[in-house]
Amino acid sequence: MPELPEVETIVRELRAGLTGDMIRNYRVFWGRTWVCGNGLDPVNQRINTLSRKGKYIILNLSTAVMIVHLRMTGQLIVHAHRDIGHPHLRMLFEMNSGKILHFYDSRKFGRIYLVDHADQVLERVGADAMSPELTVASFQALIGKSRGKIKSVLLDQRRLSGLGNIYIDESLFRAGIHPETPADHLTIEQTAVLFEAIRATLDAAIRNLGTTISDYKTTGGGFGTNQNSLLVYRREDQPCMKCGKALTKIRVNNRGTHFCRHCQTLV
DNA sequence: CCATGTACCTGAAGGC
DNA sequence: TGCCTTCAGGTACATG
Repeated sequence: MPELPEVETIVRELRAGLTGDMIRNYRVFWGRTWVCGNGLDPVNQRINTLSRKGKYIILNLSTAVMIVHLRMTGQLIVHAHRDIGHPHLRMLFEMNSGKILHFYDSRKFGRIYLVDHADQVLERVGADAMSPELTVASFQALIGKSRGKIKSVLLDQRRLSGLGNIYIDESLFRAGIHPETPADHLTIEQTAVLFEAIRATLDAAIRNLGTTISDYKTTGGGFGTNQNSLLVYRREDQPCMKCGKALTKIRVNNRGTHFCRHCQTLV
């Protein structure tokens, strides 16, 4: 479910609500969710800072790092009371302030790690797609030599992190690039256009607080509105916003892929 | 290096 | 209504 804009929205809310708070107690309702390093304990640890790399949420605690990945259906929601008994509740953290951070996850793919150092989880995660240090030149270096399809390359979180199925389809449409174009066939100009398209797509989605299609909610239980601005995602057979012809859906990397055969040409 | 298949899981939606 | 199949925004790993 959540990609960079959804995770960024959640981090901003958690940062505003939980920075400086201390974990008083926690409970695990589905064992595989909680991946805890040997001898580590979150209790009595303060949340010093919150940040994000790609789709990973990073909570710097007093003497450890807690990292959350929501995968497909994970939700982090703060309630004033325990929501014990909810069928999708996998973990909760009670804070000294009285706030209770709930982790819901119907499909159980999500993970919450507690480790000594963030690298233990993030070592193989590539540069964040919105990082100010990422430039057109470094983006070209990351994707330019690959012979794989551009969509597959953009899905690979070891190169560039944060993009998922929705925002890749949206970015490629904005850039006028066919998702099956081999990455090393793209011209320098096309790569620059793609970089700007990715930035514009993510930027707009962050401003809209993310895309809510089925599960994604903000930490207060609110919804994003970016689903109202999607240009191609899940719009197969509907008219292209640029040329008016029917959009197409194919499978790339076994993922549903939406694009316009007329506006996005294969190089 | 690249592509493909499978596993992890549940629930919603569509076909009949 | 109900049963069956397919699909879903993510990632890791195993195999050609």
